[in-house]
Amino acid sequence: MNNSATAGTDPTLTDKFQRGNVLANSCPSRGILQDVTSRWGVLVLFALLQGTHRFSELRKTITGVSEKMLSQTLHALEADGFVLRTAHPVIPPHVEYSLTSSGREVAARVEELVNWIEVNINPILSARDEYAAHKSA
Amino acid sequence: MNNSATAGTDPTLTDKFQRGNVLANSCPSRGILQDVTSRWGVLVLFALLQGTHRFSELRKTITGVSEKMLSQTLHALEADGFVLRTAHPVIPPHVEYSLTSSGREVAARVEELVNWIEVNINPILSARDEYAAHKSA
DNA sequence: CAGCATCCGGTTCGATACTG
DNA sequence: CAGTATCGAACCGGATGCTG
Repeated sequence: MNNSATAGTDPTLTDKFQRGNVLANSCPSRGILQDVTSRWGVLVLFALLQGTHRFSELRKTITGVSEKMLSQTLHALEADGFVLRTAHPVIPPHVEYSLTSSGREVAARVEELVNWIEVNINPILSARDEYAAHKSA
Repeated sequence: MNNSATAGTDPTLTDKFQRGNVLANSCPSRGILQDVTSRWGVLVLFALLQGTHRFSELRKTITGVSEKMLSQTLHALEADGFVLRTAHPVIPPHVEYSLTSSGREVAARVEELVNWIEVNINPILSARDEYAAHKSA
């Protein structure tokens, strides 16, 4: 699962060291991870994987997200270089959000995770119920 | 929990229906997703992928996590059936945490995501700096 | 060692109101 | 349409003290 796209990494800093790295709270990866795995970040990446969307479209698509949170989430992902914001200078305003190339890479991995959970949701919920029953018994 | 490795399991439950599902806030997948992608959930799954660990080991391994949060996270993941808690009835207490089979499946996908971010952390941070510079300019 | 109960500060979040 | 500003409410998360 190595990628050649943007990996300009130092060879001395690979694999074993890198793997243990997120576990150190000083690691900057944690911040990025936060943005990506944040409550709405995951869903925004997932939604944008299906194509370009306008702000209001995203609001409708991602049920339950507030204006403020969507805006905030989009800003974070844009700053991390995962989301591209394109504003068309017309009235009324028309702004489109899409994934950058690195955005598509993370989003693809997020999608794998989300898909797995959705496909296996029933067994998971069953296990949870069983667990709850077992606890109370 | 017998599913094959990848997400494309049951054809009747895949793709269009499943994909749009998390985006609805009524979808139970969101709850599971929260647990898995929570601040410490990600790191716990990642850490346990390397083998069984005791509570105190996890605390040392995952820098910055508090006792309370680790406990809380482990409970959530245990309830979802991703983590197995094994208490040895000795004094002093000896408790071990490991991944269940479904836990290994989610964790594998989490690992993919984490690894990608770590490998690409430098370009990402550069993009972020550039973005910040561009904003202030 | 493992972990729960309690308290409490800080951040997050949502609803509302307002701007270009 | 696409946001920002502001303000309480809710929740998160850390520190402490205590139990088996």
